[in-house]
This record gives sequence, structure tokens and C-alpha cells, in this order.
Amino acid sequence: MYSYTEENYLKAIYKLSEKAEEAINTNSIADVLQTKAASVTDMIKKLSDKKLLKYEKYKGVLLTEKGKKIAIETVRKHRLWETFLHDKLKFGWDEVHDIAEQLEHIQSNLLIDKLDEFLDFPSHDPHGDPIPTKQGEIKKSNFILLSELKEKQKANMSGVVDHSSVFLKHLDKIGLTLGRVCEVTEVNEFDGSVTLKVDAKKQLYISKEVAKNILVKVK
Amino acid sequence: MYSYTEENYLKAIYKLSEKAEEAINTNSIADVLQTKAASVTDMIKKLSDKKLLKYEKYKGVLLTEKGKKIAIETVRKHRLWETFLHDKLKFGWDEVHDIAEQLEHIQSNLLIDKLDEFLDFPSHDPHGDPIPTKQGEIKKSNFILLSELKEKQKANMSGVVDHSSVFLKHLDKIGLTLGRVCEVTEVNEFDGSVTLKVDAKKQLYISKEVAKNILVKVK
DNA sequence: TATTATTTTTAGAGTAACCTAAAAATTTAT
DNA sequence: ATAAATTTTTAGGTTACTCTAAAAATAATA
Repeated sequence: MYSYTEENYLKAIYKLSEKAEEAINTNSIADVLQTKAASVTDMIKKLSDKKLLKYEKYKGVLLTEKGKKIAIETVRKHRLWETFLHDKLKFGWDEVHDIAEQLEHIQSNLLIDKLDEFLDFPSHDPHGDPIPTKQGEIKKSNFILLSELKEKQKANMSGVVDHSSVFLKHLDKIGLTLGRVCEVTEVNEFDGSVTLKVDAKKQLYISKEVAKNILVKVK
Repeated sequence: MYSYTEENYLKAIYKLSEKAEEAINTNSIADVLQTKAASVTDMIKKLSDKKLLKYEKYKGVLLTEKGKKIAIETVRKHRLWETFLHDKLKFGWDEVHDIAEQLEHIQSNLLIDKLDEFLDFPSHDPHGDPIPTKQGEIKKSNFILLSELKEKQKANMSGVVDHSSVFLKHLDKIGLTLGRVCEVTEVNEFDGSVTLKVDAKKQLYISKEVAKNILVKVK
């Protein structure tokens, strides 16, 4: 079994690895985990001793298969709990993260299997992120940014890039939530802002900044 | 906010206080928490500094109102989670304790309120123990021991004294679970063993040892 | 009551995770 | 390529919780 902290380090390194393709450096880990570089070095040594990652001094780290497996399991737990909180307990999608951050560390494989079944084996969490399977497979979604859509294109609102509470609450406010059908009416050449028709009804005007943080699935 | 460990100490002391009526001594706490007396003394000092209990050297401890409140909140969380695991995730009543022991420390008042509502405000957990209300009130059940029933008395199986997995599994096996209607057919004078009719159908023979660990509500 | 047994506390130390400050290595810029 | 800036590591220390062994206080017994 691995500690709460070890799991958090592995998850952080895993998420950084997703977009990096190269060794993850100490400072970026410290940054994500809101801790100091010296603390990261300490933990890295420990995780390296446990063969959860490959570490070369001054060269950063890479997860081993073993480390990656635990990281993905933790992501799976996190996203299943988020789904539970949202779908069953009716939490808003902006409220689920912090609680799932705690719940993801509960130790019981049977619990996760049963939760998965109770939720009817969901494929995505309330933010549209894919939920890894029990085997650790992650179906990668063919989503594109809303900002990349051309005029007259139709797409399904399917996820977000920014997961911050502020952004999610803003989307709630303008009614741009998961599952909404969006048709681009106009893309402003000057500032990249987008006008769209939501669910074939409501007209909506959003900035490029917002459009760049929304993932859609083209129909 | 209080730590995982502090909550466990408060809960342990609270449970010991329930049947004690006097100051709780160091060794009994160490016993319940499977730790050493020296560790208990350390933690007691800490909790005393935080005004969660009254402590006099060599004289044991008593919870303050503040300490009792936290203990009861922790019991409430534990029993709500047990109910969730049993009713929703279909865990057996012998499987819920250990997982609830972890879940009870998740920090979020809103979570517990929503869980309570999701479970439709249950009054008792899967073992028949009362679930404290949000206000910390605990309805005390007028249950008596099955071993105290006279011949021909009818009662509802409503709880257990022994919460061990072995005992609960045994009850599952003989079909003596919560809600079963029991009518005492015969009480053996020699060894106190009891013969009963369950749900007006099945005849059952149980030892006094078992009867003394079953709580019933007389009809 | 004096002695013995038991319980509780203190003293000193270990582990996990964190920190600051300084040293060492690496990278960037002149 | 050397100096300057940045990053990373080491050294030493803190906190929360744990332990063993010894000392002190209380309770039990002769």
C-alpha cells in the first residue's frame, strides 16, 4: 500500500508526463503540489527506492510501469468519486474536485469496483475527462477546442481544459454545460470571439479565451 | 479541523465513556486503539491543550462538550458511510466497518448532509446502531437482548452487540438478519440456549452466547 | 503499614513529511 | 568560454505520531 502523499506525487508526475514526453523536473512537481523543491527531492528518492520512478540526479524523473499503474488507479478513483458526487449527490461540477481529492485515497479495490458498477460504468467524469478502466486503459477522446471550429460547424460540448471553479461557474451561468449542442454562427476575425447557437435555441457570444478552454466533439 | 488520529482518539474515548460513567484510563484507550500507553499519554496532553478533554495526571480523562461533539460527528459519519456501503453498494454488514473507518475522516460538512439526504435520512446503520442527527442527538433504542426473552414472546431482530465479522457472517448463515421476526419457542433451562421460529416459518436453535449478542425490539 | 504489583508518565529516540539556507550542478547569457 | 542566473541537491531542523525502557505514582496485598 502507498501513502496519501506518495499517491499524490505519482499522480502529479503522471499528469505532467502526459504533456511532456520527457523527464519531469523537480520544480514543476513542486509547483503542482504547492511544495518546495527540497521536499520533492526527498520524496523522489523514496519513490525511486521503491521502483516507482526512474531518477537521475539533476535530470528529472520518469514513472516506471509500476508507478504509472498506481497513478492511473488514483486518477480512476478520483474520477469515479467525482462522478458519484455529481450524479448521485447532486454536487455541481465546480464542487467535486476537492472532495474527490480526499476520497481517491481510500484503500479498497472492492469499493472501487462496486462504485463503478453502482454508477453504471461511466466512461467520463463530470468535466468530460475519461475514466480509466479497471485494467488501466484510457480511451482518448477525439475532442477539439471550440476555438478551432469553423463557421456553421456543429459540435457537442464535451469537456473543459480549465478545471477551475471560476471558469466552471461561468459556464453554468451562460448555460454552456456538458452535452449542449453548439453550432458556430460566427467567428470574429479581429479577436477570435465566437457566436454560437446552443441547443438550436439560445444565441451565445463567448470570448476566444473561453472558446479555447472548451472541448467539443464534432458531429 | 482535526487530524485523522485526533478524531480516532476522541471516538474511542467517547465509546468507552458510553459504558463507563467515570474517567477513562490510559490503558483502556491504548487497548481500543491498539497502541501503547505512552502514545496515549502524549495524545491526551495534546487533546487536553485543545480543550477537547479534561485530563488529570494518573486520574484518566473525560471529554468536554467540544470533544464529545467531534466524537459524535465522527460516529455519525461512520454510520452514514456504513449505510451507504450496505444499502447502495451492496456490501455485506460484515464488510462495511473497515472501509467506513477510512471514509469517516473525509472533511466536508456538505458531503455528509448530501449523503444523509441521498440515503433518505436513515435512523440506523446496517448493524442496527442509531445514526446521530446533524444536531448530535442520538435516539436511544429500547432494544433488549434476545437472551432476555421469555417463551412465546415475539420480537424484531434489531441489532447486534458483537460487531465482529465472524459473528455477523454466522448470523448471515443461519438467516438471523436485521428485520427478521423472532418468536421464542423454548428456552433451555440447563444452558440458556434458545429455540425460535423465524418469520413464522423456519425453526432455529441458537446458543445462549449467540442470544446474548442479539438485540431485539419486543412487539 | 510496608511491600509488591500495576498503571501511568517521562525521557529519549525513530519515521514520514515538511521546511530554510547553503552548496553544488546545470543552463543561459555575455 | 567564462560569468551569471537558475535549478537541484544536501545539510540540518521541525512537527505529528509512534515506540521502548526506566522512573514515578497509585492500587493491591500480606
